[in-house]
Amino acid sequence: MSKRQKNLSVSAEALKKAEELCEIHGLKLTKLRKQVLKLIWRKPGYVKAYDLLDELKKIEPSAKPPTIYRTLDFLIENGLIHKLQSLNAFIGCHHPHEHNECYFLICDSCQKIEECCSKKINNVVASTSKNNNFIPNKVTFEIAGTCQNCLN
Amino acid sequence: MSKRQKNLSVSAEALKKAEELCEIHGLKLTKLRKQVLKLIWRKPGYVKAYDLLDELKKIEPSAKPPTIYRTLDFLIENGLIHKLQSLNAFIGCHHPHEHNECYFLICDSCQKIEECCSKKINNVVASTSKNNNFIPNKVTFEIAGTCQNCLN
DNA sequence: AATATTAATGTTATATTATAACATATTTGT
DNA sequence: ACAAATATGTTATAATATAACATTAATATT
Repeated sequence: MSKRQKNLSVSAEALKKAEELCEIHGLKLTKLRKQVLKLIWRKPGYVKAYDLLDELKKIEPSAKPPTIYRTLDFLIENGLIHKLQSLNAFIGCHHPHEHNECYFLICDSCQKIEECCSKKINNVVASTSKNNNFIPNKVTFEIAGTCQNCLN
Repeated sequence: MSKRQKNLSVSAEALKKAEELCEIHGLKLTKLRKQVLKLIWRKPGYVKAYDLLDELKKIEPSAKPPTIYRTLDFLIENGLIHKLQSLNAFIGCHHPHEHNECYFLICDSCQKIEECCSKKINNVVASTSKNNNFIPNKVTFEIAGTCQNCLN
């Protein structure tokens, strides 16, 4: 399977999963939201809001910043995408609704993102919070560096 | 000791420490940089770049965005302050040059920040990176939530 | 089916965060 | 004293994000 084909199937899979989840949870995955989610999945790495807006404008010429940001908000709130805080960028979630928080490895060289969620990290978040009498709500955990592929 | 007095002494301590470190490492803690660092330490919580700029303008009326951002860059590069990626905000470092990375607890309610650096977290960063054949460079680890004080 | 209510989208304007590019001044090294 | 490097000044603009209000569409209620 070519890289492009793989990408397409990942995207199709993600869209299908999103539809299912929205169905189950009574969320409205409107045409606009589906279009944006599709655009997010179309790129292998992360996307920036205004790049997304430019893409969206090609199919919805009337789209404006609030169009994108509102849609991103919906997708984030419902766990379908994540925001990378250290990059002000967005990326589709590979395992929506399967974990509360998502952690990332960000390659500075090729811009690829790996999810690196693990029980181990969850535990450290929990113990760190506990030790500090802190009730965690939202965790940002992003490791920027160089991926295996870019080392060669 | 009153809260304000404590704050003042923390700030004075931090400034002194910064001067020492810059001396040792041959860094130039210029008047401007010292002023900005002082302003950062003056507030108990985090500060935003443009708020800082407004403060700075009171003593250096010619200050402009690049003035602040360049100074922040210097202070970050040399470990004297940190940027909170999830807030686009800045905070003085309590233990400059004593750890490579710094991790934070951010209270959504009172805006206070606690450093929560620990070996445990360092280890998880290392093991997560290793497991993914990833060479870590810069870690962002911020837990937002509610602090002990705000629970009552 | 008509109406009220809520949710989603459209639209204008502007706020917030950050940097590029070039000019000048200051410090440091020779 | 001069050259080179570093720091600061200045203008302009890029990039990111939201407030506020108008309109449309979906859903619930009568």
